[in-house]
Amino acid sequence: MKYVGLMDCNNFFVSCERLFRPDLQNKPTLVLSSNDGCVVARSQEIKDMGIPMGVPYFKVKDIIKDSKTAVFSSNFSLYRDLSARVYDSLSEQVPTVEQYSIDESFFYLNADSNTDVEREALSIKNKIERQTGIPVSIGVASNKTLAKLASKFAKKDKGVFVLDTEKLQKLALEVPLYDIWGIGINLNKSLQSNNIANVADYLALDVAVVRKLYGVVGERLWLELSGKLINKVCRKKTIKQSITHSRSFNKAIFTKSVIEDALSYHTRMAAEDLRSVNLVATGVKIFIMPSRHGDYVLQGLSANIIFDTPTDDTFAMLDNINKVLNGIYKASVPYKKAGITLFGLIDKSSLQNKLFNNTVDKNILLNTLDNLNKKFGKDFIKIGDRQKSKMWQTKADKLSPAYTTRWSDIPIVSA
DNA sequence: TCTGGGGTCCTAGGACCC
DNA sequence: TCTGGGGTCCTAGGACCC
Repeated sequence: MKYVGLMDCNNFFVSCERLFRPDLQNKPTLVLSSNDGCVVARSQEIKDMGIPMGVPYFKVKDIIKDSKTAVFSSNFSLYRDLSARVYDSLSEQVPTVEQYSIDESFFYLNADSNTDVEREALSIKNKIERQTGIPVSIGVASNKTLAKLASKFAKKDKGVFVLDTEKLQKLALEVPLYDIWGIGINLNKSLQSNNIANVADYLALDVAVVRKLYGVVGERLWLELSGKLINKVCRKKTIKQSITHSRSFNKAIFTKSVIEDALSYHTRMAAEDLRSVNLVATGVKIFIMPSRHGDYVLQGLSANIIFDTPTDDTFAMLDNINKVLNGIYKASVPYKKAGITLFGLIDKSSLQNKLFNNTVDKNILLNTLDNLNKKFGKDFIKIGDRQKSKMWQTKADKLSPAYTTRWSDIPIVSA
């Protein structure tokens, strides 16, 4: 019998910060999104205070003022590094692992009729925690949808939960559909209006009706909720479909040259990512947008460029971008965010090298730049972005040290 | 005053063709 | 004056996720 497990790090960003700040154990701790905008990770103490996920920081500043809450800006190099450690630990223990997000992985757990699945999962959990110091929960069921659900119960329980058919039958009447992976605000509204409130209601529908009302997505969901394995766990690292780099500005920007500068910066960063995984892009989308909350919501625009040949060349990308920006930029709009998405990604080695072109020289140049930036910091050599003004740079006032990825920040232990 | 960033997948509808 | 229908492909935008 094949079981699907979901391993989920508890309050992941908070756990990462606490790993190097043991004094924060059991103290209210939270992590902010970039630009210190929203609360994106909360310790149990913060959750108990009723502070919801994703709330803007300025709205809760007053609430946490008296509680001596530790507040951090997002420290992604730290989180990525610890995420890799957790992944490695899990991979050592089970045959097939699919990393789903920075803090979650699906895996197969092989078992025969004699296996104590719960004990097996508990042993995996304990080993990960011992090896990495990051607390995790594990949900186990017959497919991903149910494993996700199981992991929710795992968190409320002892950190491990096996959702079998019997338990599911009991729970189906209690679990609201909004708690199911893949059901968001809109789908939920639509279900509500048809008086379908919980998993049991949904499963009581005929699958053909589900297909008609909620499309293939709804149908797949129905099949998985009824126990079938539709969405397989797959280890192979599929090639990314797109790479995005974008940031909000710390205040509204009207000036075109500043936006150009930001777009150049994002292009450089995204192209560097692209080269680091040996891919080339077919095209790039650039987008500029005002605040999501003001009067200009609909003034955001984007434009696509298709390259002559798929490329990973920062220079070739930059050549096009400013031309396209002219077509979408409006002087009257208070822009709050800009970014680019590289799309149509393909393996660089599968790209036929044209004879008599100069890509070899370019490759050497770009690789050298990448290596220098890797060694001396990401802004050591800039292409395109002048960064004369810091107008569009983001805020990260409460950043913790790069404990695991920068020599000067490595903690020193003294006895 | 202050509201993240990076993804995937699906679908409706336009463009185009015969 | 009168101007089809059906198929495919593509893309922008929606929905959802962490």
